Amino acid sequence: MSGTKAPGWLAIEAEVLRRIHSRDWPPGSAIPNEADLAADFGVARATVNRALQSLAESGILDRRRKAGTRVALHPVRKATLNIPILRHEIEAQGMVHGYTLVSQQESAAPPQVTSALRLPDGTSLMHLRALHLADNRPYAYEDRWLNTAAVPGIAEVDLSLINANEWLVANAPFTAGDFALSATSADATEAAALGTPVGTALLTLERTTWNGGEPITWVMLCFAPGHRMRTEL
Amino acid sequence: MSGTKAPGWLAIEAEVLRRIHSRDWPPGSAIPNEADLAADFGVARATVNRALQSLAESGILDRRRKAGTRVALHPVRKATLNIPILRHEIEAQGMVHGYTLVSQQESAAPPQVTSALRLPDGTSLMHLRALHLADNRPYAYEDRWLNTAAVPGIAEVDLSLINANEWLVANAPFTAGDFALSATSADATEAAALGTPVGTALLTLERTTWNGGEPITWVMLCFAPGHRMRTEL
DNA sequence: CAGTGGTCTAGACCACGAT
DNA sequence: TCGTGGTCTAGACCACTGA
Repeated sequence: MSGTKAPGWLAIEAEVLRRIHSRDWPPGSAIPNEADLAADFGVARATVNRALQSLAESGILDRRRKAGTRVALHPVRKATLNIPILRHEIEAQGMVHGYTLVSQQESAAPPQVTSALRLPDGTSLMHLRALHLADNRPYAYEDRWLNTAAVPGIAEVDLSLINANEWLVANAPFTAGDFALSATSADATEAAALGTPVGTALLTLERTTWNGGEPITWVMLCFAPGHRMRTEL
Repeated sequence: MSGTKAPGWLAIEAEVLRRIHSRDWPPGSAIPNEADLAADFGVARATVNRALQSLAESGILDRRRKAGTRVALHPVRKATLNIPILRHEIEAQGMVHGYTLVSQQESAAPPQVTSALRLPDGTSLMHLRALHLADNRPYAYEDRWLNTAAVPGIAEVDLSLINANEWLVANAPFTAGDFALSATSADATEAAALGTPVGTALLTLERTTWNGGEPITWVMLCFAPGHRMRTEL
């Protein structure tokens, strides 16, 4: 009963996908277990396992011990966005990256930040504001609160020369993080930094990171108008 | 020289991560080959392979035949956004989903749409506009162009009763797609549909899908003000 | 050419969880 | 309880690619 004869677990994956799309295995239905499929395809069970695990990771299949493998009723599409270092993102477009530290001072973080970092209200953190430029034009405005106590070595770094994020990814790994995208209207500060009218729609990225329960940083990035984050599905 | 004794490829992954974070294996450096690591850890090579493949998928490691495995210089963070069916997203928040088809008509698609779908300029497509409601309040405005010729069966569907996307995911699988997020200012139509002032910042999602080279649909979703797309890292 | 990761096999044991 | 997927093993061959 084998379908394709091509080698490789990718062929198995493709054949399973074909049977799903062709309605041999409609959404919600159970498919044969790994051992049976391995016999059908004439391969080892481990090979089938790899194919099915890949499809499960994509959300196409639901797998549970004892219950078996089923075609997902509502395949939840997953879009994987690459979040590169801004300098690389800009240079990849053939532009020159520029970086300007607008302000740096220790002060009490606002409730929005402390709650995101799960720190007590009023905790004092290092507040950084910076502007990223692409070919000398504003690219993104960065508002960051940094828990210097949790990042040894950051105190000696001149953050007007190196972008905080770039230093952090190279020197302070994180183990967990939150990430959110939204659209916001430019306030006076952001508008001035990005050279746009107040109220312009800005794509805004917020990220909070921890290292083993220790809060590292909260950062908000407002991209210049028209910015798009793309990916393939 | 084994580090941890805990079983499982996850333990291997954790130990490798530990060595990277602890600077035993600094960014850019090569790490031992799979066979050596397997001997060090006292496991089979396949187990090491699984751990290293997982880290490579995360962007932590760069692997190439013959060249070996290296710690990535610039770990590109990947944020995986779940793009569920809107009805599920709304119901998951304990709200009631509503759906209203605003308009449906066949007409020539604008250049923006035809070029995204890689169709000839002026191709006639089915144009759908709809509104998604959560507890009777506007949740997202949908503007869709549908290539009915590529989706057999869609002609008989009453799209005022079932959301086009929901029908498509269940009946018309796609093999490739483009996906983009941006921030836009609400135009008159969007503002009226969402009940917000013109110019409000809206998080906007665009998606184009194909099935084996055959264009299926182009859709733009404008979420109500304040909408956030979140994920963990 | 030769070293490395990519994959496959046949078999085994185990953990989970539906019944 | 016991079927199912999850994982591991020891060994093997192959594909790619740096030297």
